[in-house]
Amino acid sequence: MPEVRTRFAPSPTGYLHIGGARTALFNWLFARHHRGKFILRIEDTDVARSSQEYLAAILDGLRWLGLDWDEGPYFQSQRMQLYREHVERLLREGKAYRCYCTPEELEQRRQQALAEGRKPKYDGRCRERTDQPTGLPYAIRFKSPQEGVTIVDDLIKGKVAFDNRELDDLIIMRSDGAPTYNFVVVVDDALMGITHVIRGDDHLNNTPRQILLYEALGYPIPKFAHLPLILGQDRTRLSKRHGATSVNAYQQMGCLPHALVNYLARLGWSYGDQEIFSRQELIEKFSLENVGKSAGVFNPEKLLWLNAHYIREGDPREIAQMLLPFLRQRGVEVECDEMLIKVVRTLQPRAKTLVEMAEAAEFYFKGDFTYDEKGARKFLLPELSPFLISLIQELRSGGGFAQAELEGLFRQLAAQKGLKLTQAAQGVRVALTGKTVSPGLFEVMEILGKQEVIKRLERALAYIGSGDERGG
RNA sequence: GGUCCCAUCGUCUAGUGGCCUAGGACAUCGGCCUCUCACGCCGAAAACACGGGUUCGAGUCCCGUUGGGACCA
Repeated sequence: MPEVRTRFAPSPTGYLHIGGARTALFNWLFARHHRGKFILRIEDTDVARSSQEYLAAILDGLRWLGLDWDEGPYFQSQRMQLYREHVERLLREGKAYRCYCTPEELEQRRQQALAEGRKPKYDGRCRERTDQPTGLPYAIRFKSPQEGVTIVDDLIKGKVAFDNRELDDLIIMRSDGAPTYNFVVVVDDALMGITHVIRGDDHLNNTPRQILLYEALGYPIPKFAHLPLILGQDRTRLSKRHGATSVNAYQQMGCLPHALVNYLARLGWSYGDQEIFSRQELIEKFSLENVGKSAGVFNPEKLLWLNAHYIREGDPREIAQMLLPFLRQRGVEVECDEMLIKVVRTLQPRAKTLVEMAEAAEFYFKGDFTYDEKGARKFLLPELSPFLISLIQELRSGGGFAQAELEGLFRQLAAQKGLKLTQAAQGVRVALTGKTVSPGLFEVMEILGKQEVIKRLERALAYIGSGDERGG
């Protein structure tokens, strides 16, 4: 069996979006599964809408997701000579012809056909034309067969038949010399030796035309696999108005790359009841046979669940490393040291995104927070003061600072001062973290260290005292 | 409008004629655990679009209807 070669061919006219990322992923998985090659090609012929910024974003997105390519990126804008040669070859072989109809004429005839209830396809007027007017602009059309059927034997959709009469003579080169999409794709895929064209099913209708072009050019026809589209919540094609749809946006929201990969893999593909897949498992288990036929709705909540899963189960050191930029964004400049790793451990089961984790981690590093208003009102009460005073005393006198010891101390002191453990714990929680919600109190204390804990307890004590004065 | 694709819980899906009293997951709701919040565990509600066939038997095969989507304009 010849080597499998797949490709991803984005246009740099926008960021890498979810749908594109999944197409790239499936191509990548298929290539890796078959130990073949994954090729990147940039379809940048639309110069007006293409930009370097988008190109960089797409490459970054692919790298972030870990979808490495074996060849490329190739740029269509640098391959114009190739396309021209192929056009000329078809012309020479009588498989294409010059069409002198102007866009205005074409539009007029189209309207007329519509008005008369006929199909608005090209009428083949220049098809058999023998004269070659000089000085007139012309487009080049492919001489498409006018009868018969073209069958697309799709790996996902099965055999799909198209009546050749529905296909009119496709323009392969515009009058300004620009080759058109369907033609360029065929030339590139053929020349790059692509064996499996895996793309969105919005291209299924283009496929018969492309097959005809492969045949005319004498190139082998690749296998096709048309993936069902990804839809937004309203079941229309996923687009910007559905909110965050770029890979980049999910990165900024604190998504882990593998969470997105896992989610995207399961959107349209399945392997029994399994939901969680490592990268290696994905490569081993992926096959086009298990790709479904129907479009799927993008569900950010399930992605979030997977993200939480991978945050929870991930190696704390790696999570800490990934967390750094998010902390920095909040003005927390720290190293990926042992303390940060401990901090991460306490937050792993509590954060769905790295953004959330950074937010929740802030109190560890900044002791000058303002207390949560409701929390302070409810828990930083005068009744707590005796408990805090005793606690500080005990800590100063050099008692153990291990979690189990701290818990014992809390229970003992709370009972002594007539407080419920919950009241004492919540009060200290607000004192230490500023909030009513946090990781386990004793692990927080252990990480902060005795000095810092005492400092924050004294601050809370002062706060309660000042409240007393204010209160009269 | 023409062509093409698609159709199982709200969502992602398992299901390839009898294993289906339709399974799993997210989300939702209830309970347990508990220093708070999570995590975890247990449980509940929730689907084969409709109508005809084929067959001893259909979620599964065929046809139609309806609905959704894509492409071409």
